[in-house]
Amino acid sequence: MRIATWNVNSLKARLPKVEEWLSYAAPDVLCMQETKLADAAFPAMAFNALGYEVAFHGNGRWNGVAIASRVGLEQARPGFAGEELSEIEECRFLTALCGGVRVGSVYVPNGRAVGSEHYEAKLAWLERLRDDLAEQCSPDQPIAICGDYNIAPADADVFDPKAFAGATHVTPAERAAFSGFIEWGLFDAFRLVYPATDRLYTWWDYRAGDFHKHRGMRIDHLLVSRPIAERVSYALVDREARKGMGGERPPSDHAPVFVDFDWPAAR
DNA sequence: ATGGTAGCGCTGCTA
Repeated sequence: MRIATWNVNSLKARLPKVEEWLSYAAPDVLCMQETKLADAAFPAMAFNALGYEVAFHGNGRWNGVAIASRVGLEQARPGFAGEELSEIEECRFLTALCGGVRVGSVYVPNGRAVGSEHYEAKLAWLERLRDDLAEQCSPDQPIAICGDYNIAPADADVFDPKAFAGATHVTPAERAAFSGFIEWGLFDAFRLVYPATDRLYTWWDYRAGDFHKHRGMRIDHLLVSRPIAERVSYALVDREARKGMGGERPPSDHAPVFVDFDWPAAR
């Protein structure tokens, strides 16, 4: 089974790229973030035509998450458990059962500046996510919570730790929140395959030519529970999908990441 | 080098 995650930075702008990627990477499940689409505008038929069912949760302009699956998609739930749709201002979390795996697509708030109200809201949101998992799931079940965590878990996950001194994504509090998921029973699937390889990034700033200088961060993660972790065989950041092609509009500032594991529902 | 680019949508915010 191949589960992927990709912050597409507008599914409207990126749909041809996503369709192309689905056709050659052929994930069984793709979690998307920053679709920037209201539910009424979600291009479900484009996914259906490629053999994927979709669940989506967005209100336009900003944020927005989705899950595409070709191994079944049931029990789709937007937001946290018990959260009323009408009270959700920012669409950042969506879960569904795909091929026997509880899949979550997450878009963690950016945080903007350390100490700002947005930073505090990011930490609070991460705590709420952890509470939701603890209430709704058990780590002995197959779980994959995938998405843009906006956290680089270790210094090896940023191109230059000194350049991020005092910045978000690398603070002890954010890293502690990330560790909280690990302590609860999830594994950083990418690190199971590449335990100590640095310079494996998933995001590069559009500005200053950072992608071409490979000045990036690893902030998109697939966190999986033990039943999946012990079956992981392969993982990859598809850096090719972050490259623009001549004459086309720019790619997303994130690359897709996927993990493969032996699973009966896989196609 | 305290900049730079992209998306949305039409002004400036978010990243």
